[in-house]
Amino acid sequence: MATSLVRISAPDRKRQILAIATSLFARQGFAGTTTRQIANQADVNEALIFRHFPSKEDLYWAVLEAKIQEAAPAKRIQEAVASADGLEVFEKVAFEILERRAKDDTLSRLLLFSGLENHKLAERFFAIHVADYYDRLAEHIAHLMSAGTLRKTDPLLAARAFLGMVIYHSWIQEVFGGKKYRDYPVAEVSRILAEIWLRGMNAEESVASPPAESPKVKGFIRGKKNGSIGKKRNHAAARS
Amino acid sequence: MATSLVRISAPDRKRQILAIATSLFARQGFAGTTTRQIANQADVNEALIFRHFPSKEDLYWAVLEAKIQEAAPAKRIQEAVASADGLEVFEKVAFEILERRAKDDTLSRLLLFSGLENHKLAERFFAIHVADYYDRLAEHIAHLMSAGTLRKTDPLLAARAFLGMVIYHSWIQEVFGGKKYRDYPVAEVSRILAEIWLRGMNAEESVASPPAESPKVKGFIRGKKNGSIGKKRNHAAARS
DNA sequence: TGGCAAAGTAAGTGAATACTTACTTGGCGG
DNA sequence: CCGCCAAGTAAGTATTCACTTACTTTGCCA
Repeated sequence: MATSLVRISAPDRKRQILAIATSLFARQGFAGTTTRQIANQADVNEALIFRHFPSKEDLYWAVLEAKIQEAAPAKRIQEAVASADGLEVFEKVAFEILERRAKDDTLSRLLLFSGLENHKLAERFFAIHVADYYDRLAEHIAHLMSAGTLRKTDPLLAARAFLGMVIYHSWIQEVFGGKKYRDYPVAEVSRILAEIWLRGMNAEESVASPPAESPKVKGFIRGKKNGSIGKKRNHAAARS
Repeated sequence: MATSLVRISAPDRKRQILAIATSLFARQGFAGTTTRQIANQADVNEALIFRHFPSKEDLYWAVLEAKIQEAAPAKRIQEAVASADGLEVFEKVAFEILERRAKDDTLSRLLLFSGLENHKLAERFFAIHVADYYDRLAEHIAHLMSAGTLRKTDPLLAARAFLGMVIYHSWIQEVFGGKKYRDYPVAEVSRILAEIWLRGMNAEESVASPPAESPKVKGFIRGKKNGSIGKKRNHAAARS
């Protein structure tokens, strides 16, 4: 009676429910979202949801699955690596991440929620979406290291450092409302962050004579640190 | 009858309930945690909870409030800045963040959950806990910039870049189970991340790497810490 | 044009939810 | 040793939860 009784083909209806569920799960998490809410927002009887998805959890599954498919992050990174030469990739990747997330934060929110709420399903989602993401980037970094373009450290950690700068910034801005206080232009941020990281990973010192104060920084960091911090380690290429 | 009927002073019981609620809210979020769960785990009748806290939301409030008090992050950073000279701070801060979080992830989880679940209360929690945190660090960075020790960029963004590397790593490891796949020694990570950032922010180092257009903000921009991040340059960033 | 499957719904189900009321217990001061 | 009040509880309440059952409507095509 409340509903207008519009007949739609089953696949279309399924897609619609999925879309609405996606946005609700992203906003409120799994536990915070009710099937009734979804039904109401789809202007559909609650029973219809269970006609299309056997349970709420299955619906959640489907939402994550769809988002994985849609985003295909590893592929995007690979493309970026292929298209841009060498070091240009980093700014490009940063820009792409930031812009994509600025436009639509549902993916980040789903990712965070699923990780926190610890649905077992999230593990797969996470493995595909995050792990693969920076494994791919780490691979590229490892290449640049052995080519002598970047100095050698743990490539996975270096990749994580880079993505950390970028993704953390995005989380603060988009998810935690940071942009209400100050809005950073995406292109600027990409450039600045990429620059910090690139300078930080620059190989120049082992190749040419370093500028006067470089050893100071280096020696400072490496040298004197009490106890647990000073230990040395050779970072060969990590697992690949 | 199920409960053992142990009599405890009201303040002690209140503390106990608070502690249990803290760990449950941190693990499951607000929506995912029931008052019955809390009561069961405290081995206490559910009604007793409402004797001490007028509502579930008030209890959640109290949990966040207590954690803020306990952590007092800004103070800790200030101490670090004061105790260590100049550049040493960064590794120290990284180490402290990582170690604290490795020992106990409830704070990070509460923070994340509260941000995502969007309890209005979270905003305050967040402002105190995060904003203040890197405002403090940014201040120190700005100092180092005008002293010529670090090159000039937006200090807030630089601070965020640094904390991003560190906190993102911690989230991946502790919250999202990254350490199940690979466990990084905290001291190592602190050193490496601080090194990347410090080299990246090192003053007057010529960089061969970034594509042609490293802006070189050479002019001193004393004391100006907000406004836009430098001028809009048009650069060949990818619009995917 | 009729029949029938697909699309949709009303009205539940028991269990769980946050929270209350009215009662019982027990330790402590006098 | 007793009376009293703080500490604690049993057993609710109304509501909401995920999910079901039994029914109605509609488009399509033979």
